[in-house]
Amino acid sequence: MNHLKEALDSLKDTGVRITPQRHAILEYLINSMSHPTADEIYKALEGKFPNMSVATVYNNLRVFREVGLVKELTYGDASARFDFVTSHHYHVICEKCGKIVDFQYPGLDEVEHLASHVTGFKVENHRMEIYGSCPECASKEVH
Amino acid sequence: MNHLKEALDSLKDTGVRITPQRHAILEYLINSMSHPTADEIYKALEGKFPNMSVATVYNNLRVFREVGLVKELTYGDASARFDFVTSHHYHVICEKCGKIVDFQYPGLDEVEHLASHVTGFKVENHRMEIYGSCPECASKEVH
DNA sequence: AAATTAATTGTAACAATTATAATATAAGAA
DNA sequence: TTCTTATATTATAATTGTTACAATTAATTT
Repeated sequence: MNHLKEALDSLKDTGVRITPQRHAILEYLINSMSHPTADEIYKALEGKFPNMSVATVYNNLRVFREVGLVKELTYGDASARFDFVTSHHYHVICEKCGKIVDFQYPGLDEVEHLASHVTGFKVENHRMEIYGSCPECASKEVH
Repeated sequence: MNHLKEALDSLKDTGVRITPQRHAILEYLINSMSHPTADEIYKALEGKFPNMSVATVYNNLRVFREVGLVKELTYGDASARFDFVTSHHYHVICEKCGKIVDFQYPGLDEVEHLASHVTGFKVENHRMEIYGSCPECASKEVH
């Protein structure tokens, strides 16, 4: 239940120091229901940490990713977005306003097996995203 | 069979002018079995077009994408790669050396329907990629 | 508490991409 | 064909997200 505590324990186990900045970034990621960019996190925390560098945000997001706490979602030239890893899920993304909604879809493991079999790759993981218009933007389209 | 001719016709139909640069970029994309970056295309053609600007490559790749001839594959901070659209396929990507292999996997349409149903989005398309190590890199790993 | 190791900061650098303005050119009309 | 005009190309500057770096600060070990 307490994701933050588990995350901090997980950091401690892997020998990653727990600093106030890391604590705050993790907390923000967990509480944020959105999927913030590095800059959004930076701006959200500048009240609490006026001297924090944007490099610290990036550095720590990379650390969290390497430890497996956080997933980085990249979309071409736009900023990467960061998602605290809880359960396995996919994302449905609005191409108009950028809203991201989580979406459960179990059992895409077979695709990994098939790909491995056909290509000879040692498959590690996959990504899938679904694009369209969210209800709000879709209704605005029809004018 | 003749993808280039079809592509040029398709450009003509949509009122896009056919310039020598556009011709060459399309030709390169079709003949290249890889999935080149904008810069790779630029460098590959600088023999034939010593004065071509890198902006021209980007501009035209965007035009081709808008017309639907070309698909842009984006991976975070790395360069985008461009794929001439023939049949619907996915990509298996080597995380070590960057090699991209095409992979057929029909019938992921149901995921769009389900996503639409669950989230209320008007779903347009999806992307999926599979990550791992290609046979060459995988064999190097075990030393 | 002192020593050691790692993290943070501020800034500069980077790389991919796009904007801009001047020049050149494709394609249809005369 | 030549003329015309809208569009494309070029060269360069600007932008943006991200990372590298060196100096400083802070967390853990001794």
